[in-house]
Amino acid sequence: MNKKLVKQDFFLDHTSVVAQKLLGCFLIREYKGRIIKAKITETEAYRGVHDLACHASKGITERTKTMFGPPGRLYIYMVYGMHYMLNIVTEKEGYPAAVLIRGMHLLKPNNISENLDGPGKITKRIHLNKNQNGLRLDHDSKIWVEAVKRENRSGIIKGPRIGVDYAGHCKNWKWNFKLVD
DNA sequence: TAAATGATGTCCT
DNA sequence: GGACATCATTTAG
Repeated sequence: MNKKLVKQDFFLDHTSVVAQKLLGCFLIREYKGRIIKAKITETEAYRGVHDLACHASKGITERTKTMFGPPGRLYIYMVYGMHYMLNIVTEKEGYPAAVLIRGMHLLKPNNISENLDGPGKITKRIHLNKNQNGLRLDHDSKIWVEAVKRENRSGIIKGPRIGVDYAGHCKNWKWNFKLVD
């Protein structure tokens, strides 16, 4: 077993901090006996009922209840009738927040990385759908995160989140984080 | 019930 | 830059 498997407390920090800590970490997916490994390169934070871009701002519903649950679990839902979004629930149970994984670099056997630049591409490529909603990040779930230590937060570009123009003043929050190449 | 609406991707110009 | 495919979820009635 891999010693770098992140534990639940990794996700207890402020969601914007967790989103930055995840940059450079590896997301591992086991599917049909094969291991798919990818480096996380872009994330976004969605936090609390006062964040109008966060689904939880509409309160707890059948869809959003996963975000109110314990941290370190998957929050997967569909948008635009065709794309699944991969999020990881953060902060203490009862506080709704999650990090959206927007970009990854897939590590391939030939050492050429496959760029997954968009949340819809990620879930499609690593075979995730709403059946995995609520799963714990763990070897047993066949999806987990391996931590990579970062000395500081240099090399991170911050910007407004994508596709949330409807979110009023919240749309300007710099909660999109990209790893600099 | 029914209408409105997206944490997007792809193709077009 | 813009059109649009396509449907689960939410909200209104």
